Amino acid sequence: MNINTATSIFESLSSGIRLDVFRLLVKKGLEGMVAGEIASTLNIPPTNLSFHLKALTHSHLLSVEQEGRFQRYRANIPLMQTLITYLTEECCDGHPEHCPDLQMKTKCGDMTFETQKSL
Amino acid sequence: MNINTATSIFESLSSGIRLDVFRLLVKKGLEGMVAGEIASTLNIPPTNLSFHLKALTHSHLLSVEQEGRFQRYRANIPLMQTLITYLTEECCDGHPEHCPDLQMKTKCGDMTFETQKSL
DNA sequence: CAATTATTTCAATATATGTTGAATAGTTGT
DNA sequence: ACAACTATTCAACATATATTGAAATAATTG
Repeated sequence: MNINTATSIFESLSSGIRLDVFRLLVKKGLEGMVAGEIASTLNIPPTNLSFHLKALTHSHLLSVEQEGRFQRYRANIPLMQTLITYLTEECCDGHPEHCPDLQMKTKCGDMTFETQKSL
Repeated sequence: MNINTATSIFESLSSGIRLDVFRLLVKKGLEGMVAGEIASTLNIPPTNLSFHLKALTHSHLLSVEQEGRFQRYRANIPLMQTLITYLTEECCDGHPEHCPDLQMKTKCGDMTFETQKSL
């Protein structure tokens, strides 16, 4: 993942509406949802939703597939995993002492959640 | 972590300049950097950098401490960890089959991670 | 093939964000 | 107090994003 991809994804998730849409579609998994269904679930005018779906699709956080006269959207979970990996590396590579999850991964059983107290 | 905090962080990281600043400060760890040092390192006019530092500080991704006539900025790594946890849960709660990391975690000493659900 | 349905595009408008140089405020050393 | 230094705020301008209803596009139905 390069920095342009990352900023593009962050930009996509920086709107409340888009984050709502993405989280909704994550819950739906492979089933996904068609545009109108998303619009009625989240109470967003179709025109506006279309604007946000376009942004999410352009950053590849959503995939879209035509299904008759419907457009079915699905969350791109592998891309989100790539983003999580990128963030984990960015934050912990230089300073693994701050990253209990990574420590846990390598040691498997020596867990201290001290750094999370401030969360 | 609630959705407003998340969107605020995403908004902060949606600018190339701000992501560069954050990544730079992550590398510096506890040492951090003063504003002028960041500006010269990344070749950003001080006025513009100040604008972005303010955004990053406001979303709590950076902390700032006065040091004589300098302002020393540091990355808030615990907050980034919280974000990573949030994203992981958002993406994997419903579909653990897509999340090898979480599967691995559950195999490591039977940790249920209840403490993280509330983040 | 006209009517219906689903969604997007377009045009207009409103709001928000990004960038810059000049002015400002706080800090240090003389 | 003063001059030099660091960083921010301000004002102006430029650019980008968000929202809406009407019109257009595309697929389906009768």
